[in-house]
Amino acid sequence: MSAPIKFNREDVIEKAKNLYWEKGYHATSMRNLQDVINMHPGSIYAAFGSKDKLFIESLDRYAADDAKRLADCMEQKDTVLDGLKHFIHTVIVVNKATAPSSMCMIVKTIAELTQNDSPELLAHATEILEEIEASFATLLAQAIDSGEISAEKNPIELARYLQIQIIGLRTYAQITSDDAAVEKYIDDIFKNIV
Amino acid sequence: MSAPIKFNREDVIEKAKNLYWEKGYHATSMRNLQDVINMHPGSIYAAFGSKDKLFIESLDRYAADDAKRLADCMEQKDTVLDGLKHFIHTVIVVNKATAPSSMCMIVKTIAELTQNDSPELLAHATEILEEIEASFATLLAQAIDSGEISAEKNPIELARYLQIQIIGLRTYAQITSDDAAVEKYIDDIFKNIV
DNA sequence: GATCATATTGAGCGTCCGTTCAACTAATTG
DNA sequence: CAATTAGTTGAACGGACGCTCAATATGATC
Repeated sequence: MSAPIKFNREDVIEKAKNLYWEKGYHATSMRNLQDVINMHPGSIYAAFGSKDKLFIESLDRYAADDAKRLADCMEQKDTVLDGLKHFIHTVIVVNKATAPSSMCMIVKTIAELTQNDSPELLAHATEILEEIEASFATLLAQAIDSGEISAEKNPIELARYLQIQIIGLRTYAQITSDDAAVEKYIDDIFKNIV
Repeated sequence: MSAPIKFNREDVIEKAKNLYWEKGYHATSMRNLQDVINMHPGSIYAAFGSKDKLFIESLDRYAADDAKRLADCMEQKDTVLDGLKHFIHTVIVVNKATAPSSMCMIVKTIAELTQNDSPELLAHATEILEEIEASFATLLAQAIDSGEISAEKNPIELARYLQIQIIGLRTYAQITSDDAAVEKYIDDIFKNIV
């Protein structure tokens, strides 16, 4: 029926995601991507359509990975707060050695792109960040129901608080060499929640 | 002695700063800058040397503006905490309508550039962020001395806390339309300080 | 094994990038 | 009022950009 597909789509998206995550949208050229994913321009464009569309697939992969990691962390711990703490710890401390950047890829995207120049990419990134916050809110509402968190707290506000902490701390972790301070900060985040 | 200098250096840096701040380093082309600052390439290169050097001058201008605004805010209020609160309010809420971006220009730079591709620019941005944090620490130490903040608190940790809140909240403000939530959050920041 | 449908290949398109520089302009000096 | 000097101008350089497409390769079908 055709020539065999030589590349593995999942692997390619994974590599594209990592390169975009590290270098950002503008600093990542199609030639950079060609080298890293080991495909020729024609194949890339046949498979993904454009630099923008491949970027969006990379963002979606990042979001899916993030959601899976959150679910894994919740499974490993008995309480919502322990799960969330484990999640933040994993995202910030554990990944610092291996991930392309300490910063959240979605936040990097929002920091780099503007409404005027790339409205679709920006809207997509914003949507992903909202989904993450909504999943925090769901978990926190559960914790309030179960009595783990005071019933006087508002899950929406707590989710926003958590989101801002993670955005701020991951950005801070990108530039500091004081790993102990970052670890300590994670503990402090949860003192204001219960 | 020569042809008259037609441009005003301060005005030009101000305009360059605003364009870089809005679009980021990579998305801002020299042709964009030429249009905005109304200079021809030869004049720009004679006056500033390169895209990178003009960017650094823009970062420095941003840092100077920021330091001045902090000093102004402290002068307008009687206590350190009121001054800091006023500063955050000014930076986030007041500027949202007029500034090129809700986000901190230095944070945008750190988010966009990598150690491999632009070590000098990144180092410069990191240094500026450290200076801002150090000035927070100085103010917070004063507040501890005067009894405004409990003597058990650590000004270094409080400054880090403040830095992370501002980074996180300004980034969050970039994508949310819920201005009231942002305003409320500013109040909450200070409940954890005293 | 000829035909067909689909993938891969990579040269190369038009455009924009950061930067340079020879020609030009204008104020100061002797 | 020439000579000097500093600043402006804008065409154009080499190279990188995102992307296209005709040529080629490969497997399935009859």
